[in-house]
Amino acid sequence: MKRVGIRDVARRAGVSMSSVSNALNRPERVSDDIVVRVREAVDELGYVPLQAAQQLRVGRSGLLGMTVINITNPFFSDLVTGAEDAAGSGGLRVLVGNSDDDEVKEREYFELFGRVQVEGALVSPFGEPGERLARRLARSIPVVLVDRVDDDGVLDSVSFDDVAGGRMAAQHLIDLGRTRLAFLGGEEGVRQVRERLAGARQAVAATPGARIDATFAPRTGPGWGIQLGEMIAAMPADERPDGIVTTNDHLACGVVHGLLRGGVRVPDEVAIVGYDDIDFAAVAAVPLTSVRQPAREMGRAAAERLLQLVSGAAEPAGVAIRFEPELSVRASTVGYP
Amino acid sequence: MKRVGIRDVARRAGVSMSSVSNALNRPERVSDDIVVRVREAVDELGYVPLQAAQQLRVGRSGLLGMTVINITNPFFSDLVTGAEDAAGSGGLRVLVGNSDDDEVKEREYFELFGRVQVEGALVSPFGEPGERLARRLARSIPVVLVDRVDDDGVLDSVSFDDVAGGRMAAQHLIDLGRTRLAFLGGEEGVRQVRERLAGARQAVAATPGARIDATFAPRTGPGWGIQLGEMIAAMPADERPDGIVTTNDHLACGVVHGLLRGGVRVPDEVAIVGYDDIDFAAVAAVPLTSVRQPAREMGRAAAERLLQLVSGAAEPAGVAIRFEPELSVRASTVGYP
DNA sequence: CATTTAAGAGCCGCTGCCTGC
DNA sequence: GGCAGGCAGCGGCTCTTAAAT
Repeated sequence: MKRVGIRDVARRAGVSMSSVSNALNRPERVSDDIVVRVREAVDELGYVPLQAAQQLRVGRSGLLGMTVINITNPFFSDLVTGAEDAAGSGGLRVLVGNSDDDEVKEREYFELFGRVQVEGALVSPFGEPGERLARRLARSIPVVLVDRVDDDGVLDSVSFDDVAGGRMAAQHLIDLGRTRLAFLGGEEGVRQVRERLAGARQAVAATPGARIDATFAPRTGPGWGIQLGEMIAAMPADERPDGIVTTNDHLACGVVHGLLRGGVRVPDEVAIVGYDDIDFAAVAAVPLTSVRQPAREMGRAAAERLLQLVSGAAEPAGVAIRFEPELSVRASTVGYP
Repeated sequence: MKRVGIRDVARRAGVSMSSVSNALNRPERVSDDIVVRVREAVDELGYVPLQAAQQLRVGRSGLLGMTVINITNPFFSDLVTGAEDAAGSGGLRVLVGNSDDDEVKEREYFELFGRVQVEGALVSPFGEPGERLARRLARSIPVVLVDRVDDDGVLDSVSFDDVAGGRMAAQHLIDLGRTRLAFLGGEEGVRQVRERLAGARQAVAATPGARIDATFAPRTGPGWGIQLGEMIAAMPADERPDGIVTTNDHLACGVVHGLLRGGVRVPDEVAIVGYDDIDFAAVAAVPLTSVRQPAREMGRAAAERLLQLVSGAAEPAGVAIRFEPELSVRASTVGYP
């Protein structure tokens, strides 16, 4: 079965190819009669213009690129959803690449972005190499960093104050009288992880007698969380932390389960704070207190900024849109009322 | 900044355009010397071939299309992940469309698939119109239905025995002595929902004295689950069901929470069975017994079959690959050991 | 003269300028 | 002057032709 092209439509409607193109893209330039006939022919033939040809001719793909660290983490899927919403209202679609904690994959996606000529990119790099790549990418197309600020103040960004978030989480535990803290994070190479830890350390440092030990899991997810939780539950009670700060709920939901399963009472013996405040946090084994990141709004804000850059309505200016943390307090730290 | 094209590479390497193309795509057709020089020029210039131009000439996009009902449900993101894995090893990428329980969106994605010339499509339609569209799409490109079998036996499919799954869930509750069952589902228009209900009804019908009432939520997600759970908890104890069958864990995780919050003991007063066995099921407020669907494997199997069709290694033959349900039994039905 | 290797031209489908009625 | 149509070209790939060994 051959593809129906603009030629076929033209023949069927009894007009020229250019008139078909005009009728479809700029109907005001062409008589109503032709518009009608072309519409009919299009419907009858089921003509759909070929994106590749349009793009080649016009030089625009109508696509934004976006990379995220781990799409199975609901935080990131919400981030993407927000970006898609905003891009959609600007008439663009989003090509999502899941870098999956792997810088090779990340680079491959950047290359793909070049191949398909995305008009701009939303990048949430996870390590140093990613940052360099992002900066290089930014030489050819507009780039907005997501969930991360650019230290050099060159790239625009939509981010979150992770140091404050980490501090807030630890401070909350300290305020509840916990002093032997543990920090459970995803890969240490991920900047967000390091910043949250740095924040937590600040709170601990300001509190005489408090301390914090960090452990990093190779990946996040409920399964990894369970392991970490059981590991902590297995510690002798006097060495065991009495408060846990985690880098995300994706992990923390599992940790709570692991603790309970190991016979540890939450929050009585160990209180725990999650991060991101994903939907599942509220329904965890013990509902999770969590540092709220408004994922959807962040995704939306980033895409909106990027749309401005792409359309030329704004110039890249190292604008850093920053969201401030809030704490959703639930039973995992304060218990049930 | 102008794009660097194949011309620029040719000039830089001191060879013709065709030699560049050959060196890149069929190195054996060209002398080693040229391959090396072209490689160098490509690296120095940072040349990346333009997908649109290749596609226009060659007629292949290297893309598979895939539609899913609700990407925020971890079951579907796992399905997608599996498909991406398999497609990747076949050298293809997956363009994912989240139809979001909306048939207009679904149609838009199908049109997009035409515009970008996807070479095949994985479709998980959710209603009658979707099925028709899928069949139409299948006239122009290979299509494999996912999570759904084709009644007419025309389209290939990778699916799951949802009637058996629903029956298994209800039977499990009945075996535990529960007779006043409730069925909580997503939209009734979704076929999977209806089949699971039909299966549950079969089990109930075979059991004198048992009954089941169905309630449908407009969407799934922990939030909706909480509402349903609280609603049930608010019922007078003698009207309240003693067993609940749900259509997915995405919803069920919330239901458990809602029940507990409403002061209902799980599973003592109300036992509940989820569906999908997503990662979060094991760490729910009360770990969820769930009908396990191997999402990743299903996605992988579907993509592998589609790759065969796309490459011409196989003909569409209404092949129905069917996965059988297994029950992951956890505390939400049998309590803690 | 046969055979390998490189250069050249045209085309894929569509748009947008420009001409002509 | 408003409106329809002809034509070139976007950037690669591939077939054909030409040259060199």
